[in-house]
Amino acid sequence: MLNQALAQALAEIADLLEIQGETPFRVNAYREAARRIAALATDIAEIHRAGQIRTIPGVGPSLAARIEEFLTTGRLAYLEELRRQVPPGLRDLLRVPGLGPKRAWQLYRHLGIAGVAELRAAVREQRLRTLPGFGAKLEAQLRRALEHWQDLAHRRPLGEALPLAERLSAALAECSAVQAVTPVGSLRRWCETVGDLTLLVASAEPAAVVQAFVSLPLARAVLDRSESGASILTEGGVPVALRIVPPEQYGAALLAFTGSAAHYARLCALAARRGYRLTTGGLIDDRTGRRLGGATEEEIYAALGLPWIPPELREDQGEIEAALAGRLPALVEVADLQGDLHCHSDWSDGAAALETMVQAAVARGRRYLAITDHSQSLGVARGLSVERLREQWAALADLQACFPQIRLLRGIELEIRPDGTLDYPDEVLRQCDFVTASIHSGFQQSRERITARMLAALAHPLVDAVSHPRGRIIGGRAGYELDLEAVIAAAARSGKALEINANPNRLDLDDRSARRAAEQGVPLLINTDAHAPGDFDLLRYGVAVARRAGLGPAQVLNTRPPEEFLAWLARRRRG
DNA sequence: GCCGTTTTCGGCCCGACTGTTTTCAGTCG
Repeated sequence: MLNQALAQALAEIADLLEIQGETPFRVNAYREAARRIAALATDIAEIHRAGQIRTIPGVGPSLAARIEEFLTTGRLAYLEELRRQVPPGLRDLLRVPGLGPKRAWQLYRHLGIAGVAELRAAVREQRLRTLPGFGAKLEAQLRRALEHWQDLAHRRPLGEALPLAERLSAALAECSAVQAVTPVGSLRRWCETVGDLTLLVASAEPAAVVQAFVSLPLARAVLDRSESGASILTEGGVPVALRIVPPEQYGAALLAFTGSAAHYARLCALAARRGYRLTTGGLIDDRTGRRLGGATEEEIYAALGLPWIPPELREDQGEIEAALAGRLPALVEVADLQGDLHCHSDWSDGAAALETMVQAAVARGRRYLAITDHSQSLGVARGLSVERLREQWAALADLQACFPQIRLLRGIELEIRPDGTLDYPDEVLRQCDFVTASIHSGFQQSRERITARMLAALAHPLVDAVSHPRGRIIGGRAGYELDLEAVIAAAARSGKALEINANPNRLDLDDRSARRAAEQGVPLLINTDAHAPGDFDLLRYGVAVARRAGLGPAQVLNTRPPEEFLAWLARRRRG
């Protein structure tokens, strides 16, 4: 399906036009069309064949022609033309907090800055302040933003790395010489960002696998190849390594390449204590020279007196002690999740109709769903006035009648306003089934003020949960200043839930914070924050955070069946 | 660039904050 590729191309056109100073409305037309196409449940090629391109909202004659060109030729001449005018690195500058299209273009025109590396040099040499409109404070702000950026320079968000690894693995599995293939490293441990992308393959015919790997359609260039492995650069410019081992060594290699280094070192030490040696080829008894295992991870763990430890826990954060004591937690799984308490529709900033979102949730087996569009003060997201909210309730009641298999909840993502007050009067909140509060404004406020806002929301009897508590965007902004410990303590006191936002760009709470919250008895929610039907599939990223936090289903509120969840809500509201 | 019981032009995208200014442009969510 080409929907995502097309959406990305249109979004890139929007960015490039914006950098060039094109009118915001034209830019927005491309951006909106990209969003709509990304949210489509049907293959765009099919819509095209049916002559229905123009029925997509936001697609007029001009965009229809571009879409047609893309679908018939696989190219977009307009985009290629724009790329010639605007250096590709300028798009990266847009992601640096404090820089937008105007400043990015100015940096390019006057200082020749066409990428993050050049920006970093210019900041270091204090050249930015020479530009009109730029000053020492902005320069300092950018310096801080770039420090955060530096940590991520060579790492990719999990939400980008995992789908790529899955596509490559699936393509490679087509090769008959491949007996098994697994992406290893921090990816297999579901770390929120991934440095090196490596695929591990079990095969008795490595040469055939290498050949298949370097011939993949996704491979743009071959960086390196040998008899037992290779490295390629993918279409998107991501380097990917391949390692091939014989099937009888597959488990030992999985263990070694999955890591973490600290976890693996502990295993090696455990092996040494028993007179064994753990290598990437297998577990060896040093006295007899006999191989004790190597084909599977399970047999190696077993030989060391341990149960198999899920990769998400392999960080040497107490999992080995827990395993030795037989206290390894039974981790929550995607299939355990019964409800989603955070999603949007096109009533606010979602890309799809209410009915489409409900259908998508039903199709994925969700048994309850809170529609939580934005509240009134969030103008940019078309936040709902009280009147519109009441209209939505009526629409929801109609939908409920059509979808008896899912319990629909009147929800709201309630803005905690910059002054700490909530965005609707109590009488409106009282009529909502589920209220999750969050912050999208006043990001620059002091730690004290933002913490006070959060605590005020948590103290309000009609607030049930807080969404994406840290406000961070992975690879984007660091999140506002916040005393998270105070927020966790307040949630524990008041019996309110904190969210693990499953969007791979957020993962907020993160695993460590979620673990601390759970330790204090705070109920956690794993929510997708879906803005389009396909976003419900992001659930697995949130589940991974919970698993890395060591959580079982009992600690995740929305693993409960609908009646139990509603009973929790009712109990909570009674106080 | 899209859209239209205000229908072929003129709206559409809000409001706050910040840093640079001397009345406002740029960015952000």
